[in-house]
Amino acid sequence: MNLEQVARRAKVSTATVSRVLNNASVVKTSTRSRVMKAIEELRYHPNLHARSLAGGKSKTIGVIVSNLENPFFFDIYKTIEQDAHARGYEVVMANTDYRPEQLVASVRLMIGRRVAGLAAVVSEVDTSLIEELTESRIPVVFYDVGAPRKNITNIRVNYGRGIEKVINYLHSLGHRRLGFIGHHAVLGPINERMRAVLDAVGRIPTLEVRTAADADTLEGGRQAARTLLSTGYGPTAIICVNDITAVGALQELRDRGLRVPQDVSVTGFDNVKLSEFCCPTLTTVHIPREHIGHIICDALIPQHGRAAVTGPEVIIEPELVLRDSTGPVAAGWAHAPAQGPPVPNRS
Amino acid sequence: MNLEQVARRAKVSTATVSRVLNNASVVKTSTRSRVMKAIEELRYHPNLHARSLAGGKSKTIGVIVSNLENPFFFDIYKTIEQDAHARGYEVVMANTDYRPEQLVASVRLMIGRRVAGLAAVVSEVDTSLIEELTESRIPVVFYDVGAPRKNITNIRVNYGRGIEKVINYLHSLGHRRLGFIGHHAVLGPINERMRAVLDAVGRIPTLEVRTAADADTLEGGRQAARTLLSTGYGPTAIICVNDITAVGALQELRDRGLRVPQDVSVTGFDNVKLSEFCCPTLTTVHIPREHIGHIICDALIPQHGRAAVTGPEVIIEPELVLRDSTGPVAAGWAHAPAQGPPVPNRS
DNA sequence: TTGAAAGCGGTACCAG
DNA sequence: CTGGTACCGCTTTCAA
Repeated sequence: MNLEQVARRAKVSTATVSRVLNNASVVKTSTRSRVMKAIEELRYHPNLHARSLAGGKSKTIGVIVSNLENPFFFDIYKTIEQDAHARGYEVVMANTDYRPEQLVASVRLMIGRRVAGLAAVVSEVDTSLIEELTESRIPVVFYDVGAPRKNITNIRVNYGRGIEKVINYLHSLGHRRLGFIGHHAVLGPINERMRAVLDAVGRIPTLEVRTAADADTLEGGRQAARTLLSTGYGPTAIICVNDITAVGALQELRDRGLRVPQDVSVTGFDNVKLSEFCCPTLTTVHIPREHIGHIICDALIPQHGRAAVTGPEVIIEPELVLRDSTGPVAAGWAHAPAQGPPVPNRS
Repeated sequence: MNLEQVARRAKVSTATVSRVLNNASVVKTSTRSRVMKAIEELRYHPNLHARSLAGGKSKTIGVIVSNLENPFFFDIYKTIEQDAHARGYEVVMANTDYRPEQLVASVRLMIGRRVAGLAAVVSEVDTSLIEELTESRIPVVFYDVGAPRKNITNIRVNYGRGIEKVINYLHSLGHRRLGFIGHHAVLGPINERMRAVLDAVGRIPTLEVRTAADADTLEGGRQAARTLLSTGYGPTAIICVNDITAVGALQELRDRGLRVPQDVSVTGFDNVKLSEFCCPTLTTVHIPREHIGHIICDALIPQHGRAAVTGPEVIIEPELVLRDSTGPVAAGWAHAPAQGPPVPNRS
């Protein structure tokens, strides 16, 4: 089932079949329909590998994300896919689960596939990998990582500002003892979000903060909250690295009989849909994921013959979204311990 | 940057470079290291398209799902990916968003890529598509669709039984006026889940049910609940087609000031992680997604030279999981929270 | 408007 | 152990 068989059946050359397949308008209508018929009858499906090998191009862009399970990444991915499809491109996705080896493997895979462009929406890309990518001459967009560079576009969120808004807001509500819940990938090396929190806290002398971290999942958020609370440190507000972990934390607080926001305030980050469907709804920071997806596609897919539409660096300014999970500090909560047996659940 | 350039630099033939790349043990150590060095220096990455074209095989399996945003599909996908990687296979994913044209496009894409196997975890595959797939001689696993067939393995969930368990349980709690929330893809044609609900309800004369449907998302579930409730029909229990829509429904009930389960009971389906992180936690039906993923991989990837490990059809028996979102119709009963592993059901 | 043929970048068989 | 070379299936000049 290859071009030749189709050609034989339609009594034309493989070149002509190829033309039909690619909508070359030069083919005579009668010939075209004869070929179409043969294709139909043979249930012929062109071999895409052969196609991109011969053509030299691939018409597909690669997307690498840290954790597709987190809607934040999924939303970006989905936007990229929509835009790409609209422009006749396919997209292949790879999920690294925050594993560095997997990232390396995925990048190599994408290079091997000769993708037309690559979006890396991941944390922590090491320098040699970036080097490797640069050599490959593939247009790349990094989100949240590294510095602008030859044939590389960078998108970064101004976490500092986002976190600052959260912390100023909590401070204005009277909170002084804060907790921060990260996820492993974000607490390991000196990390931007972590740093943003410490910096913002450092700017206000009366504030103190302690941190805990676990996986970037609902369960991870719950576990991190458990860790944070079981030390006896009784934060009046918990800042979570994102909405998913925040929802996990919410569940842990509920299990312990702590009311949100009366006893503890909680904030998320990203403003994924779920943040409007948990209870209480989550005060969070909006990151425009669709916008980011669009920018990525614009930078990766040539529009009208010309390539990159965006400059080498794009900064996203996050906005605070107030909902029900935050409130003023209750009087008298100043020295309450967070130890002892969990309070039974109530309905 | 192709084989030839590497060969030239290492002063060997392309055949030898190929041998090195494929770990052929016949290569002399000194030669091998010389080649490796050249590969390294040139930052050479083999062209995967050329590779699979020449080799005739692809070492990748395709996965098509209806809605990756729903953790149900994601969990299956993730399991498949893990298993596949463990056996040296790549996986390419396609998301149809329940759009039939997208399904067709995705299937063609997979055939074009000459995948070694294809998993279709989607609803509503039309017959001609199945035909097309059969002709392609690609090993296929269908979840939830169609009948067993040549080179096609089928996995299906016994929805009838699952729904029956839910309805019997609700009936035993005194519920008589039920609501069912589906999603568009599931309410359109005569559908299995829908039918399961109607059948089960029909079996108990005192029961009545009304339905509503919207998208398979949190927002869709909320909207469907809104539709259902705004008719004035006051169900005492709402059965949702899955956990995501159930969480959406939960939010709508909360907005209306209806308490769950005191005023209205709610059930989900699938038992995704989120069902333990919403409030109240969701009574649902467990579908073993990892198990399904394993079965799919076993059927698609040749183990020790032989192909399909599973027979042509596998039936999954769902189990009821009791949590906090369901309770008796009459108020005044102290509902005990049921947590943890699935509770065996008897009905 | 159509056909013949030269690649595209590997793999694998056959010699040596 | 290594080199030469015929494909794999399709695209793309170049002629006809």
